[in-house]
Amino acid sequence: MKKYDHKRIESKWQKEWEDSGLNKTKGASLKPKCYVLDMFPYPSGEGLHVGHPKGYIATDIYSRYKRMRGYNILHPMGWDAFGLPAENFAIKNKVHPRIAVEKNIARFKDQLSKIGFNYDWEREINTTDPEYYKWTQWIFLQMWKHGLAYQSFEPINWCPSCLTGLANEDLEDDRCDRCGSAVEQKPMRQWMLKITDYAERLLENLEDLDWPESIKESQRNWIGKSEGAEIDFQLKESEAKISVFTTRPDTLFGATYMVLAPEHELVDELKEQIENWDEVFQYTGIVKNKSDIERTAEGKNKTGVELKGVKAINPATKEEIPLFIADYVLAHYGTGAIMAVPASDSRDFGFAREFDLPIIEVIVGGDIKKEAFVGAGKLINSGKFDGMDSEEAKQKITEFVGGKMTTTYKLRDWVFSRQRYWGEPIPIIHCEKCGIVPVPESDLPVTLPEVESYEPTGTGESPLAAISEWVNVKCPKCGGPAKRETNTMPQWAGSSWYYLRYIDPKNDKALVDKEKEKYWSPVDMYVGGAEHATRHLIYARFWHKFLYDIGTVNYKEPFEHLQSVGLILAQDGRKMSKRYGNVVNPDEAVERFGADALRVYEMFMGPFDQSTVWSTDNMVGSYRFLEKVWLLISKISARGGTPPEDGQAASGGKNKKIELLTHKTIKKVGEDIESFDFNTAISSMMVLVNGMGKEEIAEDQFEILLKLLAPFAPHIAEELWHELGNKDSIHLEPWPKYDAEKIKEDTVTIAVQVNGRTRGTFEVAAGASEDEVKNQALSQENVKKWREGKETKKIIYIKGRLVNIVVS
RNA sequence: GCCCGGGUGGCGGAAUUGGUAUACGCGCAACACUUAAAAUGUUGUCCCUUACGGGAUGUGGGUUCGAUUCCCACCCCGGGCACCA
Repeated sequence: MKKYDHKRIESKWQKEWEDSGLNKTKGASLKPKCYVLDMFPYPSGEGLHVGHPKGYIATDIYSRYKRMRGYNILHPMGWDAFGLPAENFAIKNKVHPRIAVEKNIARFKDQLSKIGFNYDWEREINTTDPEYYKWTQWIFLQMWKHGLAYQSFEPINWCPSCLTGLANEDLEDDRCDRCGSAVEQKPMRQWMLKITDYAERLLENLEDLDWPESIKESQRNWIGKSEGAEIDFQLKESEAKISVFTTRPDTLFGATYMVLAPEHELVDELKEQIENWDEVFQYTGIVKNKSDIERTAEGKNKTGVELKGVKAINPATKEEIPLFIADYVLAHYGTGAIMAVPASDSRDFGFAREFDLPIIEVIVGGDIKKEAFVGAGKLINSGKFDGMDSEEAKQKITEFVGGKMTTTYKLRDWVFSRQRYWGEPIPIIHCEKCGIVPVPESDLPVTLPEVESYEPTGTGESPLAAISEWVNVKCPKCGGPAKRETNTMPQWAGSSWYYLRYIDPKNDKALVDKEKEKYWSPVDMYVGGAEHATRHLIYARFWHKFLYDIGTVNYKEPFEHLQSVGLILAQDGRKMSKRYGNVVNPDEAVERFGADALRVYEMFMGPFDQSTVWSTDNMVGSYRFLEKVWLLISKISARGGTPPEDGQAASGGKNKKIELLTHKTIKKVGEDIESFDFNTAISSMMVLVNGMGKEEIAEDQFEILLKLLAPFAPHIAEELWHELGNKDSIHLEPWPKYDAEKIKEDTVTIAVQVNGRTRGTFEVAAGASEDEVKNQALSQENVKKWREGKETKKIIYIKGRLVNIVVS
């Protein structure tokens, strides 16, 4: 037998599969379909590190397994290639981002191909391809038509020295991470998408998704639904009213002051009445220059300023209460104003302590001298509502003061524009006469022009704004002079619908053919990092629901089942990053131990969704395992060949121990792949291989092992399969079935405990009666010793497991 | 601060969801093969104890015949959100 030469067999089969078109997706058929998807990567300049393939290996195993189970498989791959890193690289090296991206993709593809993935590369997509982003732009236009895209002035992080906008990631303690200047909040004209219109549906439909509970929970928190009441507070000696949102209208009688967000429009309107305007103006100025991070990082010390000369009336008690502005109230949540109930809200409590404001207990249950009591309970100091339960009082008190019950969400509309070059141009034209005019669909895609420089313009505008021949166009409506929109879309855009394009990647008439979409959607298994829990996974759901509403797709949700991949950490326990110089490249590992060993190792490291620490040296265990399989083929015994067909015992001539073990392993591996417990699947195959190494094995038993191994280590399985004389690919074989009869053990080991401590074990026939087992247990030498001189109180019997004798 | 994970040998981890804790792998040790080393194979490997036995699943308590698993309180590590009214 030849040596296990991973290099030879891996390159041989990779080529063979490519030539035979093994991994080409078949069209719609009567077979059940299974769409298995990875979150597509950003092709960074550093190439792949060993963490990347972890998820891809899992989907590869899963899809190969499903194919053997008779499913029609769609398993594609592509590139999320717009975004800042490519643009920054372009600025630095004066290379067009397109060139850099092409190079990076070639590198990624080469690395991926060496790991033996079964992607159908005919369906490859690239978000920066005009034929692709034509449809990203098309979706934007549909949103515009349906009133979901609008313009607004939103603040961006602005570095006054670099004259450029910064992403949150580019900030360090509110300073520009390049030059260190303090970052300002500068309002810029932005395109927004009304995701808030979908808040309720995004929340509701989470219930039906088979996703990890933790990710669903993050989405719930991100959407942040809260039910409460909107109540108006009249200002004293004024027509003006302040509307507040509260989840606790039951505590209204305890509202002893009010707070407006410093940006609240009423502050300016009340200027004439406010006696300490200078102080107020100064405070507002300070807050304005604080970013959200700074504003919210102040912890327990509350700041604020009273609006002297202005009083509000508590609508329940009719008492006059003071009015403040404070940065702990945010303009963009609720109504931008709150009623403060220090006895029942800890932030209000902290503020009231700081400013020496009255604290009136309205819910019984806590000790308001020490801290706010935020729980529910019976009302007190609340007039005719005293003694009522807080739940009931919410409704009643709201009615009493003429308020209304409402719902609010934390979810905010999506800022959908970037002042950057390397993104999809927003297909809008600004006409002097007609205003905003969408680019006609027949003119899509609006492609990115070639530019000289990718440097930010210094005005905050996109580099596109400097290219007058691109910017200046005729208005499609009136033919007059007009200008193109120069903002581009954020990186999230292309990834919000890419899974649909794989279904029909070359269609130039539609985003996706509706019949094909009906067959392949939704994605049956989606695998990716948990860091996308709230952004990508919410944006994609939002777009999908919109496409459903306009009739482009057939189903309400894009991803039926989601699995999180845990990170692979570097040997030093930190994230792999160029910065720490701890990145491990898969090429070295593949070179040393082979793709199959890499695949097995990454799946064997630990639970799939947990992060684990990489160790190239530990890979040797997986390599040894494969080598043992390789050597097993020479052990196949001739007489174990084919089982006799004349009705004799099915395992005639075969080793019964191995037969039992084989069938147990079929069951275990199948179940574990379904639940993504790859580590225990591999461990059970190791047990089988170790067992086979010690006993005589039959050819069909060995074939079963190869089939179980095929999804995990496709090359070695294919090679040995052909070595046995088979002509077709092992990957098209049906998945082995286990025989429930064969899994039954003849004897079981029973543990005997005395008072819950194990004192011995014994073998007993699997069908033994309870009395038989108990008697045997009592007759054990060690048991006799422990029972001596004691009274037996009871005997607990757990079938097939243990007998516990309770004595005292 | 809140929410979600997690804490088991020297290390990565397993444990049929309340039933023999430490499967599988790495490492380590001894032996075999070898002039030697590597590779491979065999055996051993949670801790204390010569043994009998005892003690260990982050800590402390509880429920139970029996707890890694359930309940209560606390500590530590990782991730997410951040004064959300």
